[in-house]
Amino acid sequence: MKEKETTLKVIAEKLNISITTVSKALKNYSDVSPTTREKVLELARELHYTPNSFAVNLRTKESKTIGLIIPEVVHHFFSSVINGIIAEAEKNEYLVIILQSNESLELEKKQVQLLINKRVDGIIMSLSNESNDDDHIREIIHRNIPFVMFDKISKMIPCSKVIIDDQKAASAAVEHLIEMGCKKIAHIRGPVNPQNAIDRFLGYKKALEKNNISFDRNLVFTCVRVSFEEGYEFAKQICKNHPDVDGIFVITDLVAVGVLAYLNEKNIKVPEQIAVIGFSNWFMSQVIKPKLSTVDQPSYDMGVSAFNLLLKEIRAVKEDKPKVIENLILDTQLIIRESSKK
Amino acid sequence: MKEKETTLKVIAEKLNISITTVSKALKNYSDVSPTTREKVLELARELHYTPNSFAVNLRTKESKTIGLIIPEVVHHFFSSVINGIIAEAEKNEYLVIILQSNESLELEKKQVQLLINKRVDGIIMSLSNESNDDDHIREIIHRNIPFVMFDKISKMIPCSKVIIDDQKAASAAVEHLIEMGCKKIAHIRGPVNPQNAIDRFLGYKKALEKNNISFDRNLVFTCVRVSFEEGYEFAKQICKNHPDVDGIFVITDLVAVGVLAYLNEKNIKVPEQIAVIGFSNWFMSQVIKPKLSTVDQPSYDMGVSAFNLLLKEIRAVKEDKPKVIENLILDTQLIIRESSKK
DNA sequence: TTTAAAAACGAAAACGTTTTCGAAAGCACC
DNA sequence: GGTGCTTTCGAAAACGTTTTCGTTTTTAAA
Repeated sequence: MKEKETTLKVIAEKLNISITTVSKALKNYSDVSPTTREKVLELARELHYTPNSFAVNLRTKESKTIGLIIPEVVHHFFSSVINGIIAEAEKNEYLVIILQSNESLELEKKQVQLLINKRVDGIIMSLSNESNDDDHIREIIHRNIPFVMFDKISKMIPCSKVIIDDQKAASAAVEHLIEMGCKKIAHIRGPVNPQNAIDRFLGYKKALEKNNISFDRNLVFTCVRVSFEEGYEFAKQICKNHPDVDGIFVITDLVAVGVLAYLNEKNIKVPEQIAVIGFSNWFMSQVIKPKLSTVDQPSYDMGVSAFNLLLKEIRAVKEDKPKVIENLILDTQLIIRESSKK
Repeated sequence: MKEKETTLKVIAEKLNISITTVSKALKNYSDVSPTTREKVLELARELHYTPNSFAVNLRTKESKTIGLIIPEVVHHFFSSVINGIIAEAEKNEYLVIILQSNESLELEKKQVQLLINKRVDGIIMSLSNESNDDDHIREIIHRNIPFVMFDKISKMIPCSKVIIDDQKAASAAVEHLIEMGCKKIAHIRGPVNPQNAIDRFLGYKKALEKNNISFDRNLVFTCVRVSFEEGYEFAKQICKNHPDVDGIFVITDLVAVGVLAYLNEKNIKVPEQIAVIGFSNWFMSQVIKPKLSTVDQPSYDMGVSAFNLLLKEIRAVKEDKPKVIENLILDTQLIIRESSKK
């Protein structure tokens, strides 16, 4: 014995008016008299009418839903971005479907396809580390689906982007180490493909050059999984093979914490013997010993900005206007804590 | 000059057959000949046909989408659960819309309404700390929407749930402290409403009773925001007002890390002078000094289980079967690290 | 060749909404 | 009572799919 769903039709029948009029009354059209409007509104309230979103979607060809693809959810930076996106989306009456690529290109392609099939109104995305092939992204563009990338982007794709100036931020971090007196600085970098790993590496290199420190490719270590364990391992290698290294710039805090773990274990004084600086300002950076210097990325704001760019595009597409490509570069902030303050 | 969307109709017209046949061919109905089926499939591939999900939703009355409401995304435990839910959902061809209540009852109500209006196929939820009023939840049940709660549940609501045995786990944690020789154990508990804060408190009390340690309500401190800062602050109070406390059981690792921060600052030896144990096994617990003992919650598995319970219900509702309420209690694991090992 | 059964196809309704466009009704004005 | 407006209403098409059920065509059996 299930009760009947309230639709425009049942309201219309109960009031002996047409579906059209009911619809118009609910949407405040001007061509319905105040009295009938009132009657409709009242009955709708009484019967707990809520428009069937499936039908609305079909009719209006939009779902007020966007898709978000990120490498992983369990990650301080990304979950903060999610936070920003969800909050801003909700303000604008959009909902967010989240998918993870788990840093796998194959999965990423599948997720894109899922979202396209779902006909979301737009897609926000941060590339996986494996991504070097663009076909799936190009399909998004080709289908004219509003699309914004953030953080891990591809420069090849013509779309709006929200990023930080990784190169500049990395330079600043390394220059800070130099100012603190470091003469031989190692770099634990991210994987080969991601643009921001490349940029941070370039920033590192540039800072060295600017300060007349010769670049030594043996002092660059490349993460694959970007993990705590890799940090620990590379720290060990650095200490063994390059005992005169006195500073390390690390791709991200998680890895830097691994570095600190090894150094602590071996009773190597940080920052006195080796100064360390990370990237991203994970929460844990301020609670470990020594407190980790890092670069703060405005993750929440990145989410907010990404959504707003997307919204702009959604509106442009709807009105058949040419889409405007915008590149937003948000400011970072050097956060100096114990691990680098000599 | 926009190209026309590929629909069943355009395929039908190009092949001079009916829409019906095209639809059937694509869905492997038996009453379409192999030759026409082949022709349809080929053309569909060629034109990149993807069914219009809006229309499918409307027709089938389901969206293959579920909603998830949690207190916050930027949280190790919850993001792990999200991870499990998304992964399991995807395996079963469901997508997940995520909303945050930000620990606000008012927002939580709004989110529930959003999901109901969106007509998601089911809802998974963990209550906010403010939640003590059930009307919005009851509406979900009343509308017969498949619904599963996890972690922060309400015992009053008749629905499937995935939880851990908080009381037992808390007892085990406190008994561990007692075994390590603690005689006077404080408890920093969670907010008043959440069932699991209550249960952990009861577990604490029970462990004391069992070991003939008298319960002292002055040794119980109640978090409001469940933050690092509160941990720091309560640790200070404990040291000032109860210098003979030699063990602290803390509602969750984040707060415990705050406790450790204060103790470290004051050079109070952990675990020698005060042993500390947290709850939830956040990642940071294993990287701070001293490494924090804690209780591991199977967060990913909770997500997986929650989704599977929901799926069961979705299927039951679809087949008009009576829904079965299932309570899943997952195992926890005491993880003993430096902060409690005397 | 007829007949019955099986295979292949299609018309049409339905899902619930939005929106266009025309019609009806009410009104004022001469 | 005719004319022209304004206000109010509703028929109907459209969005694209799924599915029921009836019709046609083919095949096999008699």
